[in-house]
Formats: sequence, C-alpha cells, structure tokens
Amino acid sequence: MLDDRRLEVLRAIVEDYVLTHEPVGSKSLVERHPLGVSSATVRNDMAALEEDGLIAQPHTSAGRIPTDKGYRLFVDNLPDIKPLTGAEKRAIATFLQGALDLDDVIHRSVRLLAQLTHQVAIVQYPTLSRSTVRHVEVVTLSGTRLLLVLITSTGRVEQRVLELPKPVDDEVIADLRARLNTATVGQALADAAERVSRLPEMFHPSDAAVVAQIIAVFAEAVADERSDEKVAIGGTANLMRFGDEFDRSIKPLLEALEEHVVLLKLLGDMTGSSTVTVRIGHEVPHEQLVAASIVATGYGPGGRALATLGVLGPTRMDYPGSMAAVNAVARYISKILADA
Amino acid sequence: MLDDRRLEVLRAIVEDYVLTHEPVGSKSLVERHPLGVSSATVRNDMAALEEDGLIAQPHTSAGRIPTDKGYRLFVDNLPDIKPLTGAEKRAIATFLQGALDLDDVIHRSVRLLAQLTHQVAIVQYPTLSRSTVRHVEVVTLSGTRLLLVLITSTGRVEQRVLELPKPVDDEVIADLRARLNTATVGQALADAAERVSRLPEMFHPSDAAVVAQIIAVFAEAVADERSDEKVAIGGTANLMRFGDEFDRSIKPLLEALEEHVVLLKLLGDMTGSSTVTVRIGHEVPHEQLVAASIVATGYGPGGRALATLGVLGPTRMDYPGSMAAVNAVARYISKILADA
DNA sequence: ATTGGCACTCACAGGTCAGGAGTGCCAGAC
DNA sequence: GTCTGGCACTCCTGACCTGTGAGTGCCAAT
Repeated sequence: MLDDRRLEVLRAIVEDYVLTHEPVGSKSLVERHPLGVSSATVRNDMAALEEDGLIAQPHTSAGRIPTDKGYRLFVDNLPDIKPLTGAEKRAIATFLQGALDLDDVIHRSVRLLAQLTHQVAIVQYPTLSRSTVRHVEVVTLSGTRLLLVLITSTGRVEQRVLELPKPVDDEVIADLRARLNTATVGQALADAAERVSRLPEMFHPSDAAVVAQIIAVFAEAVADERSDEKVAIGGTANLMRFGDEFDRSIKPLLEALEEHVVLLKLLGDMTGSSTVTVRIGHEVPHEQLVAASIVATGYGPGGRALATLGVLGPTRMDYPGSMAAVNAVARYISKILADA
Repeated sequence: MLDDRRLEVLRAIVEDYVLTHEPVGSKSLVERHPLGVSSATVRNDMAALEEDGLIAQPHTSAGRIPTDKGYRLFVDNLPDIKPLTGAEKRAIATFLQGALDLDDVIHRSVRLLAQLTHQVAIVQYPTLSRSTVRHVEVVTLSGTRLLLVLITSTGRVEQRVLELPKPVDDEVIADLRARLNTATVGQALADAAERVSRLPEMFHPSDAAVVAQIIAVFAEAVADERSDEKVAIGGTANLMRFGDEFDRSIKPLLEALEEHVVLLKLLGDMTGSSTVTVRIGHEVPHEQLVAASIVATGYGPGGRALATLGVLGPTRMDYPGSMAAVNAVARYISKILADA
C-alpha cells in the first residue's frame, strides 16, 4: 500500500511540475490530486522519495522537483503509450498526405512533430547502408565528364560527377549501365560494392582501366559514411518558451543541434527497434545535453528500423504526450515509405 | 568642419556600442577615441545627433545608443569593404576546397559564414529558374513506374516518380530521353517547359498520350516554384551570445528562420546584383525581425546572381566585418560554381 | 566654436524587512 | 503502525529605501 502511494505521489509531482515549472509543495499537491491523504502524510512520502534520490529541493524549505532518476521511474511506470486524439490523428494524416518525395516527407514530419510536441524535432534520413539499390544510371555529360546517379529503395538519390582521362565509347557506357543494374538492383547497399568488384574484368582490356575507375566511384558512393549523416531539425524556437533556468543551457543545446554528426551518433545509439526509447538528462552521453531529454524511436517500412526520429526538450517535458506523438508519426512515415 | 566631426562622433558611438553593448557616454568616448575635442563638445554634438534621430538614450541621463537610422548612416558612410586578413582568406579557401557536390558547397559555406561573422548564416540554393538544363534522364523503374531526373547547370538534381496507366516500350522511352535532351540541354529552365510542349506530336499516336503525361510532369518539375524555396541555415547558436534585451526577440527570430518561404522572399527582395546590401532593423519588412539586421549579397558563376547569401544578427552587429565576410564568401562560391 | 564647471537625473546595487509557502518533527488519534 | 493536526523554523520573494556614479544639459568664460 505504501510503496504504491509513493509512486502515485511521484507521478503527481512530475505532472504538476511539468505543468507549472515550479517546485511543487505538499499542500498544493493534495489540493490538486485526489490522493486521499493529508499534506503531512505526503510530506513524509516526499522525505522518503528524496531519500531515494527521486526528487530534490532547490533550497531548503522550497517545494520538490523531480530528479532525472525520478523522471526515469515515472517514465518506466507509465501504463501504456496513450493513443492520440482523433483530431491529432487527422492532423498527421492531412499533414503528411500530399508529400511529393522523400525530402518532402522528412521535412513535413519534422514540422509536424515540432508542432505536436512543442519541442525540437529531429528526423534522420533513412540510412543508405540498410536500404537497397533501386536503380543506377550512368550518363555522359560531356566528352570526358560522367555522371553517376544512384537511386535507393527509400527514394534517396545520390550523385557523383567524375572526370575521365579520355572519352569513353557510348556503347561501353550503356553496357556498364546494364551490368551495374543487373548486379546491384535489389541488393543492400552494403553488399553492392562487393557485387561490382569483378565487373571490370568483363570488359575489353582497353576499357578495363576506365571502367575500374567508375566502379571505384560507385563503390565509394554506396559505402560513403557521410551519406548516412543526414538529419532534418525543426522547432528550435520551441526551446525559448521558458523564462527560467533552462535558458542557460540553450546555447550549448543549439550548438549540439548543429553538430549533426554528434546527433546522429546519439540517435543511432538510442534505438534499432521500433519501440519508443527515452533518454533523460545525464543519461544522454553528452555534456552539452545534460539539461535535455530525448524521446526517439526507429522507423522504416515493414517494421524494419531504417532510421530514427524523435524530439528533444527540457527534462521537464510532457513524456507521455511526446512519446505518443513520436510513436504515431513514426508509424505514419513507415507506412508511407512502405507504400512508395 | 562641424558636420564632419559629428559623423566621426557617430562612427565612434557605433563602434563602441557594437563592442561593449552598453550605452556610450561622452566622457568614455573622448577617452577612447582621438577626437581632439572635450567631452562637453561631444555632448553638444550628441544632442544634435539625437535631434536628427541618429542616436537615442534608453533613459534620461544614460549614454547614447545608435538608432536604426544611425546605423544606416554609419553603413552608408563606410569607406570601402575592408579586405579580409590573409588568415581569413586561407580559412575560406581550405574550408571550401574539398567540397564534393552542390549540397556540400552550400553547407560548408553556411558553417564558414557563421564562424567568420559569429552570426546566423543563410545561404540560398541557386534558383532553378535562372539556371540551365544540363541533362535529363528517363528511367523505367518497374513496368508502369517511371523516374524522371533533371540535372541543372548548378549541379542540382530534381527527381520525379510517376505512375503510368500502362507499360511503355523501352524504345519509346529511349527516344523520349534523346528528344528531351536535345530540346532542353543548355536551355534556361524557365524556357524548358515551352521547348518540350510540341514533343508529343512527334510520337506515334498510340504513344502520344503517355508521352504527354510524362512531358507534363517534366514541365511541372522545371517550373516548380517550390524548388526555389531552398535555403540552408547555420549558426543559430550565435544568437544566444548576449545577456541583454536582445534575448527577448530571439524566439520570433528563430520562428522566422524556420519559415523558409518568408526568408526566401526577403533574400529575393534584397539583391539581384552582386553588391553587398544591408537591411537594418525596421527596414526589414517583417515585424518578427525588427530587432535584427541582414547583410546579404547575390552570388553565382560569372557575376550573374543566381541566388543570395548573407548573415542575420542583432542591429548592433559588426557591419564592416560582416560585409567583408559575406562578400568574400560569395565570391568564392561564385568561383567554385563557375569551375564546376 | 569650444570648454570647464555645476546642478540635476536616474539606473543600479546593496541592505532591510514583512509575508508566505514549504518543511520537519512530534504527540495524539484511529 | 499509520495517519493527521499543529507548531516552530527556514529562507525565498518582492517591496521599499538609500547612496553612488555615470551621464546629461546648460551657462558663462575663453
């Protein structure tokens, strides 16, 4: 009975604090929550919760604030991801409906997520390495200039321009295009480089060298780590909503958001699966983000997590709401990617 | 003699205020600038400058702050765009050297500009409408699914996937590809739609309908207004450097920065030519940006301004420095685009 | 036209003080 | 045992006051 109520008190503290952004005291707590006990009892429970490191007081004789550990317990004991309201679902549907291409889907998702959660939204582009080749195109631009275009199953387009030592016959190019496609279409990008390594041998010795050069660029394109490093970010203005001590941590936060590499590492660490993951305050392995929490999940067609999306906000954010929104948007994008 | 010195006083006030972010008084002014007159004289000049609306005092008996009008006069009387130091030039060169593609050039430029000026950097992608067609590719993805790829002279790649009512013969596709290219390569995008309008007639009547459909998508792609709406932004963390009243205007500023459409309109208004333009405070036709100034210029290969880049910061920014940096980066990108 | 001098104005920092929300603890009730 | 009412205590907050100093405007003298 006792431990159960303490959990209830913690939940109430978290909810009130998220709402008001002010330390919550025992008296106002019993006034606003039907706990069925007096403030004195709550005070005792609070003392115990503080003992356990779940809440803290900014100064003696002030109300309590949840610690990172407190938020963690709160999140772990959340009953279930609450479903969105009908209106919200409709908003998502209409918002993502008219998307033209992958870029558009990503950007719309970012805006949507930022609007739904009032936090900073982060959406990673589907990683190349885990998607498959849909088509390869080889085009002569001018005599010695060649364009290589790679289209992936997720609709992403990579291009490379390369300079050749001497002009190459159009027939050779056409042949190469055909061979590249038969060898790689449908294959995972990770395997594609391997698949084409033998191709130069199939050409006339006089062409082998230049073909090898083209193949090398192709292999480099599919393996390019840099191509994985793409994210879209939106809703940064939402960081400014507060007039409190969180403002102090905004600058490092904005800086971290511009370090896409760091962000991607973070997102990559967080989830491969399609369940919603939460990182709270110091749990985030990055000192610029100690005052922030991240709610993220993987997404991708057919439940395979090709990439990660999520929101970032102050530790005192609305976790249930954010988790629901992140989850819903991820499902919608996944469906769109599966259809496309 | 008199008017000349007043201008000098204004310049000194602007410089000091930009440096210290504090209202500057007559005494400290004569201490730090070799004006050759006493503080009392400066006081008289200040009174005159205030009369003209060039400076203002936050409260009675405080120092003076330049008004937007004051900054304007200051900028207009700037001798010349001061050249960058050798170190800065080298930094630009090495920073932009290894760029792989257009995307990379843009992103590097944004970072560079943000670093050089310590402001928010904005770089618009070269507009499609003013660039020319380099290559058109038509690819069958599956039986009834077609991919259209458009490559522009600036290296930008646009793609469209379209669903056909029935499979189309490969020969027709090849024929169409050839005709599209001969008709449009080298042409301005704005003219391309016009150029291909007659193509369907050249095909067998049984194919004309489907060809017309493809042409329609192509025409829509080259004319797409939306494609012009692309900017890269960086250095938003630089907005947080100040611990003063400017902080109040940061939220609307961040919001405006996310409204790419608005930004683009702004940049578009600012310059078609390759000279550096400055908009100060209320001169910016957007109430969210009244506390901000913009320094921008056009850029593009061979002096033709294909797009705009610039920086955005508080009205009390280092105009000479920002103008120099913006100018230098614009020239460098232009050169890179001309080479590519 | 410029300057030194002088009275005046305010923002700002520091100090004091009352009010109030919140706490911890204890003794008594269920 | 658990809960509750009561009470003394803490200490943040906001209001109010005050002295200080930077800065101004104006005037008479050079």
